[in-house]
Amino acid sequence: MKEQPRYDDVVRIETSASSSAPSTGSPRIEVVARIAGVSPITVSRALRQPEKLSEATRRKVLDVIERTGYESNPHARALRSGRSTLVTAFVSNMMSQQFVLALQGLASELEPQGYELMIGQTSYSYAKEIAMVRSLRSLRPAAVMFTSVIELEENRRALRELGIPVVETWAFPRDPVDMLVGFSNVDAGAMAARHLLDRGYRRLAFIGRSGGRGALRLKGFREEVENHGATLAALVTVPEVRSLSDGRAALADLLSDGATVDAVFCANDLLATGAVIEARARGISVPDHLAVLGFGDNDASGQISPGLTTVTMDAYELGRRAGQLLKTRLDGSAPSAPIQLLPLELLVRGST
Amino acid sequence: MKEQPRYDDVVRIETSASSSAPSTGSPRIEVVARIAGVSPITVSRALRQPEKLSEATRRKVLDVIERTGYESNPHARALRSGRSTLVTAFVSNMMSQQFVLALQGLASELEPQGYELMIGQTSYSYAKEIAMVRSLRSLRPAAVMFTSVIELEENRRALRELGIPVVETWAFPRDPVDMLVGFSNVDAGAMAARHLLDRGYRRLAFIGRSGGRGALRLKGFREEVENHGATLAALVTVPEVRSLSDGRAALADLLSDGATVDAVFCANDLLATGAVIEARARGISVPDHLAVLGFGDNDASGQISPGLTTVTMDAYELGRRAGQLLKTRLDGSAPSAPIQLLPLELLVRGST
DNA sequence: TTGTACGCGTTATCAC
DNA sequence: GTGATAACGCGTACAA
Repeated sequence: MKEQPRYDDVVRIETSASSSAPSTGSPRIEVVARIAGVSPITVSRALRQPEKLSEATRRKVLDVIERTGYESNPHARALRSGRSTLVTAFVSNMMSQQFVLALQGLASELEPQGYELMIGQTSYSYAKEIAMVRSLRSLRPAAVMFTSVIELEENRRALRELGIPVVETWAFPRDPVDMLVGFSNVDAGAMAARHLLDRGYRRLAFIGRSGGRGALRLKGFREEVENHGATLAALVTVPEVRSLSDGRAALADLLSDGATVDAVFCANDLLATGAVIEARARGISVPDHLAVLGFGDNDASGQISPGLTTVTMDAYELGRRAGQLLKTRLDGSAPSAPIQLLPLELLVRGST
Repeated sequence: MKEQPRYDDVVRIETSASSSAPSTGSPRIEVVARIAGVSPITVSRALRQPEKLSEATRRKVLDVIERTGYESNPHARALRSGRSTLVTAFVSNMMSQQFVLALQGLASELEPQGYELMIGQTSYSYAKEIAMVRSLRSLRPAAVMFTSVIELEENRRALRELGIPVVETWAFPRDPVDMLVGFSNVDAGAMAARHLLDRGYRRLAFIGRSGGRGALRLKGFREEVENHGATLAALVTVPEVRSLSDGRAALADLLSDGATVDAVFCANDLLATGAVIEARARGISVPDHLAVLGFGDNDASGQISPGLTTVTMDAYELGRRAGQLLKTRLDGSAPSAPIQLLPLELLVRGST
């Protein structure tokens, strides 16, 4: 390369000059009030409760607001009213497409309503979860969403004490903290087992994390396998799933055990995709010599060959519904269905 | 499936009961002050400027803060002091691993300092960017980070007027709004061309977005190709890149043009990975009949076969440095290097 | 080193 | 339908 980097001569785009550019920040409510010839509280009402003003006053005030570019100070508003427009979402892992899709669904509901979305990553760590839940006490968001179910009693208590709407997701526990948009991980495991058994596979294995949702999917899988008189031929647990190579390593583990296996259910698609790649690298034909089944469809799953068969749900829809629940509660209403179950779906592709 | 979903019987984890659980929210500063036998301002100083208190007073006050679980109200604090602890980051696309890595680097610097990270997605849309920059005026964050360079003059002006630290990234323009952790996209394109030419490929093609960084990478690529007496044999522009299938479609386009091409540079790894998959699906051997080169290493790039050769940089490090710059400025200092250039790297794998 | 007085910008409350 | 007053909880400025 050159000694000197070449500049990126970015195209600057000039848009229509804003008419009377309010050069320095937003004016205060008092200034707007003076210009409009009303009191500050009337300006406030023009924004918060327009129906309480006469048509004429409202028009006049909104006009001045528009011209001056007034925006109310969120800190003052939150301090006085006790409500902020910040919604926090905690994601187990931002690298996962499914979680990101859920966030986008959530945002699609909340952003048009003027809520700001704050995102945190728990990294499947209890310690981090405790720290983040604690930080909520001082952050005082309007509502909270999790791409998980809270397992720590300490955190469940703390969340209840916040007195704000909370949505948990991604599992179907009996007693959510507040609201829930979930699906049954046990059923997902069972669904996986049934599909493999239907296809005629008999020596079934499982790869997944040993705790949390991995354990739930394993439970359903194992029960269904045993109900059909088959047995779980092998089990590989992984500590953490960060990339495809974890799936490759897990399959390598499985094979080195020497167990005879004709199908493996991986608790997520990252593991499953890695497993398909590893199998192919070893010259093991998928699905002829080894069938692979995943969970939680992701972009690469449908593109590798053979395509990955997977049990999945609509993550964007999950996020959207979570957003709707929060919205309803933030509007002061009680949602008609605060606990929702999302259907699971089996996408059959080439790997089984 | 069953009619009734099976519940996920999540394990509830009971941690050591917190000693004297402060059941209802955080107390106010005044309460803490009374208990400690000091004035409210002394409590404030114990947290903000501990060095101004005597050892004894500080210990006494901090002890009460600890026991009562006091946390100061961020809205009141922000309102009075004019500074908040909210840092906003705008990402072009949350589905991209590289951007997420950068966010994690950013968070690694800012979160330990007590800053909250708010994430927004611009989706490469000018309209969205305008709306988000506008929302900053009312949100009043402490600082802002972008995984892009701001092209709209309107937004550049608006950001300057906020008077807060701003870091742009992911390109190397001559005149950043404020601070920059960038790399040269033009150089990246040139680096790609040089590698392909060195390898002996002569009929080179480009696939990428027509604007923004895609255009910059194309510029460097094309210049270098022409400098070596070769020509750009084909060019496919794509409107938006959302998934691997966009890369597959783009390569299909390229091939249907009938141009004879022996190597293609894709402006990002998602496109490149899709191109490799499409080539393989068509029985085109990579790299023998077609070499593929990407930009911005991602998880799948190293795992497909052949592995994808790619020009890349350290996205986590980019985020980390952006965080350091913001931190320095938020501490009131002037960073010694407010404009930083990140080195590019060529990862040679099997696809070239 | 500690405290007093006041104000940050908005909205709840109640009066008109 | 509109306004006066006070208060949200904290930190700045200045005094002691």
